[in-house]
Amino acid sequence: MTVSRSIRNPDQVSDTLHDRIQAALDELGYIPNRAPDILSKSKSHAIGVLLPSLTNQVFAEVIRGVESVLEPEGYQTMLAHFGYSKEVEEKRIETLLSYNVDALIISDSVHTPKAQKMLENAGVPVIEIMDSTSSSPLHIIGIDNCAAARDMTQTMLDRGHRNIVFFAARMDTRTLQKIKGYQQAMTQNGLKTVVKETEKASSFSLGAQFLDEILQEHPETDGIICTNDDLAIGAIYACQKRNIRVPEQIGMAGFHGLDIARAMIPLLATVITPREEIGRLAAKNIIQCLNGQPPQMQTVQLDYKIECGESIRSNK
Amino acid sequence: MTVSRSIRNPDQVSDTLHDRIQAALDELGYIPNRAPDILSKSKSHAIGVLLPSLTNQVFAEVIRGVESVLEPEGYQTMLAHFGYSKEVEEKRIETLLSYNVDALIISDSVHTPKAQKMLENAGVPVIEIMDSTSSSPLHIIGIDNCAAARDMTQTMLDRGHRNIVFFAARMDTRTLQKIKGYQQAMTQNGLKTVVKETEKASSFSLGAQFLDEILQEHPETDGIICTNDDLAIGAIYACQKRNIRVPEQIGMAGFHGLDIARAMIPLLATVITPREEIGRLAAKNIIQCLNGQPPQMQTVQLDYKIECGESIRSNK
DNA sequence: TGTGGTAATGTTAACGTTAACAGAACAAAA
DNA sequence: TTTTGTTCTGTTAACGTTAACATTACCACA
Repeated sequence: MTVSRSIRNPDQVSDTLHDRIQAALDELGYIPNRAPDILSKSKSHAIGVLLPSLTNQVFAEVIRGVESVLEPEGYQTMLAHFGYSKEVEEKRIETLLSYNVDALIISDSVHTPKAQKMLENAGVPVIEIMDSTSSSPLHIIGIDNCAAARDMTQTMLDRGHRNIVFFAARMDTRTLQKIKGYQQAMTQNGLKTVVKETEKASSFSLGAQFLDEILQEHPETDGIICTNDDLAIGAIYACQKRNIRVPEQIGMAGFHGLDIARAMIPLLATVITPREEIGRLAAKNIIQCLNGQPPQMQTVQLDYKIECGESIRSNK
Repeated sequence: MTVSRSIRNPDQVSDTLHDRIQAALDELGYIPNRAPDILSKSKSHAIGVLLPSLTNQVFAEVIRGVESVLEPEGYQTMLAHFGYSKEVEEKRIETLLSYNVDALIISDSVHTPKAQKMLENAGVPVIEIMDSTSSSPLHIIGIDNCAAARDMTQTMLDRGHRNIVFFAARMDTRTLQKIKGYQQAMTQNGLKTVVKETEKASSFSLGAQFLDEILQEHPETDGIICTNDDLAIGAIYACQKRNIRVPEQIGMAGFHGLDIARAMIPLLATVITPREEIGRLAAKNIIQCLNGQPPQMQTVQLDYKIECGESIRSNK
């Protein structure tokens, strides 16, 4: 007990003893064990963050936002990812809760029934991030992916692209929302929709592959909007290889506004999303909940920005 | 106790009772608490993985390799990252050990004295990954970054590039090794070395910025070797913007062989590193240690591959 | 020398799970 | 009916830390 006090409240222990204890701790390389404290208090001072993927730049930036808030508050971040699989997600939720995380940040609204139940009975704050159109009853922080894709499609239409195709990957909730927005814009303008999709992860090479395929299937294509920047960039490379001029012959738009999109040639048209801000806000909300203040709003919808770049035609 | 048995060993419990228990568990949404088991056995069935960064694609692939082995063995992966800061690394090591991880995978050989001590006294297997030239007494799995950079530099020299500059970022152990290799090759050929460096993270835009600067400082530059693909790609974009022909006027080489390097135009010259394999091997080794078999070798040095692409001059 | 008060150190119990052991219930055989 | 064996269910203790309470040491002052 005196050792415990010496570590956490040194002024309650005499200086002599404190020094002796410190020396012993140093010699032993003592590391406190968190398990007993977690056990007796059911508080781990750790926040679970459950994301579809870590490979995806987008989520790496969400993590940065979350940690920028949690770290100074003295909370650990406990990361988990589920590779876009609902079954893995269920296992991860159970794991995180079994570690007594003090709160949970999740990133999708559709779960297995068991996962749903676990979230309801979790007994800790749960916040859902990424898509603000989610129908879940949780506290939500994100953007309107549907509206963003609709805006981007409309922007391309306004600039003279007509036969616009959507490149999708990882058919998760957000991608489905984007497809919906794309279809709304196209239908409103009386145009036909074409969606290329796969369950595989989006990547530069997939973008190139999709472009080759779409030229076969729909040679009339004069615009492409992608669920992710990497798809769009890969497709642009494939265009360059075939001497197809971007944006004159085919306009290309991505999603998210990664660093490369702003450095490349031509500058990529893209939807700039506030990824880090989403993470920061989610973490701030959690801190509030844990401090006993109920969160102000059920849903926080953040702004996105349409960046036209040079890969879609310019406004006449 | 009967509930515990019913969950972990159902055939020791009568069917009637098992069914009743299951019904109750389902209704309650019961999630077992891991803390007591961790506490009483000092075994968490979790492996700590400590990496400099998650944003970096390279480490995301290491994680994939690690998990591909640990998951089927029933082990959890507990991720932590330290943003290339030794002080943060020290805190992360303490945190991971305080959660009673059963083993630790770390990715650097230089630590604070306290971190060093904690690793020595950890009482669990510790494996260091990434650079095989490390001087640490731990079990090591990685590649020879120094030799890889030397080979790539020599390849560029063989193909007629002379005034080769090195672009560095995040001055970590691996980058320092690469610089060493570059300097060895240049000095052996009686050439002057120029290193551009920063503590900032490598990125596409940093590559572009470095290129602009080097053209001012060393307009004679006719070759650049980068510590990371993104630097090289950003620099190529900057060349395109200035109508500098790659590789005719300036040759460009990256490091790691990310997906984009193999899709872009010109195809990037790069060192292809076995990132996922490093993760897999590290995890396999840990499983072996935990099963009581001592690891075979102290250091495992994996092969890299020089990929010439189209961004350095072709062999005459 | 004793008294009162404060500063320093010690003791106990609790957290949830499971190994190891203990006991109860039941069926089959004598 | 009792005995024997098997199947099922119950009890206890342990893990390391800390809150809450209990005790001891020490000093100042009468």
